[in-house]
Amino acid sequence: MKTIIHTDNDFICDIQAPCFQTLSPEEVELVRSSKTQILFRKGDNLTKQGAFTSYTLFLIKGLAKQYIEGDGNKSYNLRIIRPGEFVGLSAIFQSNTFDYSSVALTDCQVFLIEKEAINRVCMQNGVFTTHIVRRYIEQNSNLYEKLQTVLYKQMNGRMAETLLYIDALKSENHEIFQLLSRKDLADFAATSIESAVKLLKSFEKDELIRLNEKDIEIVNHASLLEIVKHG
Amino acid sequence: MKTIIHTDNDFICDIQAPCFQTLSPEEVELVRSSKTQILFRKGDNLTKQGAFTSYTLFLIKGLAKQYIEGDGNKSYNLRIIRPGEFVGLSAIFQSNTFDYSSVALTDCQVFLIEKEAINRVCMQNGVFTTHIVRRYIEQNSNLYEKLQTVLYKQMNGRMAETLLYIDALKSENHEIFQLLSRKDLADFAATSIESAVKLLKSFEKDELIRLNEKDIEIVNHASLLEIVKHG
DNA sequence: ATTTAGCTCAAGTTTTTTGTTGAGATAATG
DNA sequence: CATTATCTCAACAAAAAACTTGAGCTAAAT
Repeated sequence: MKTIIHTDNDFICDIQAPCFQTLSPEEVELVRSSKTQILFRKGDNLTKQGAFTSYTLFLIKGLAKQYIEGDGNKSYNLRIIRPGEFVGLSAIFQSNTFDYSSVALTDCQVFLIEKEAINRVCMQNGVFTTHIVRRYIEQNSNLYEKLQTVLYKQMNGRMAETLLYIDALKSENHEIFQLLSRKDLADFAATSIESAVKLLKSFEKDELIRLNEKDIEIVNHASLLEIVKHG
Repeated sequence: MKTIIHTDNDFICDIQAPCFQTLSPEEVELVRSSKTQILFRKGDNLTKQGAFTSYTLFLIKGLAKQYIEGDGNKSYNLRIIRPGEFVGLSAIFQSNTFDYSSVALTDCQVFLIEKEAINRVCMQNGVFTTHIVRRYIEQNSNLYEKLQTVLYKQMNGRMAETLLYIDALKSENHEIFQLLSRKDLADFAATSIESAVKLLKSFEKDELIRLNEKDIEIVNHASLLEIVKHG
């Protein structure tokens, strides 16, 4: 059984995410009536760090990147957001501002769901809430990992980790590396652009990866994992 | 007397806009406590057409452009947003979605003020509300004008109008034309990029304007006005 | 005090985006 | 039906952005 949610403009949207499958018809209706669907064009911000929010976003189609902004033009990339994932979940229960920014890497079809609706569904539907909690836990765990990485690993390890992370998305998104600039990779690895370039070249020379235009192929998965572990 | 609003991070922000001068100390405090200040980087969206909103934006510093999105990659530029102007005012009283998108043309310092705060101040302070109403009226009038232009004027007239509009901002913002691409001008004039380019060249040939790199100088103001009126 | 990790700066190259032009195609107008 | 307005397409030029490399600097770690 699939949850089918019709949008106002009669575009039928088939929500694939497991968590929506647990909603009762009334709950589906509640969500339906307090949501809107938007096309974010490539380059548009889905969320802006620090801005007020009264809703959460659910990505239907496309890819986005989540990052935190620092002073100057500094950014640190946290993750690639894929279809079926929420953005700005934190706003639902507590915060009323976004903790991070995110930007569309491709055109993105997105649901915005007002937080009262999600909140109410959560109160009624424990199974749904459990799904939501699971996502929090996952993000939490990722954040600890990121912190660990940034605090204790050096450049090589951080870049190797970045490459393996992006590579893991390649099965679903063949073109993922083409969407990312050297600056993006640098911001994932928390390093300067120049260092990122040099690292990639050195990985290539050591036959760990292959650089074809913008695409990156992992050649020696095991060694990269070693670098992630030991630095 | 100037209204001084301290932000959380002790950055002192001096709100110049006339409308804020009418607030009582308590009202200032109300606004102060339900606002946040954000730096939008060049290219960031201040608002996204159709997205839910629970706040209004007030531009302190920088320039942004307001536009409405159509199908495909079509956009129509409505105005340049300058310091002292509100963005997303409509959200305050009625709509809970943004009617239009806007994007930072330069880095922008922006206040976000939660709508309840503004709303409450409006209920208490008639003078302030009058200022707000005045802005609505102005925008309304501009929208009628735009509609008129789009419906009944042809390319030449629309481009002439665009150039005069942008030129009028030049005294305050010398670099304004440098911030706009041919696509931006085309989107202001509601025409294709190629037509926009050809129009500019033909205006230049007729000695109505001068094109220096990206800057545009109005040479014959009167004739452009004629074109706006008749053709 | 020496080494290492990694940054910034500068210069140069490549790629991408933006701008320009001419040649049809199309659709509304008189 | 002819004319005018304007769009789209394709090819190219110019400008801007992204990438690359080497050198030198700095701060932490040995």
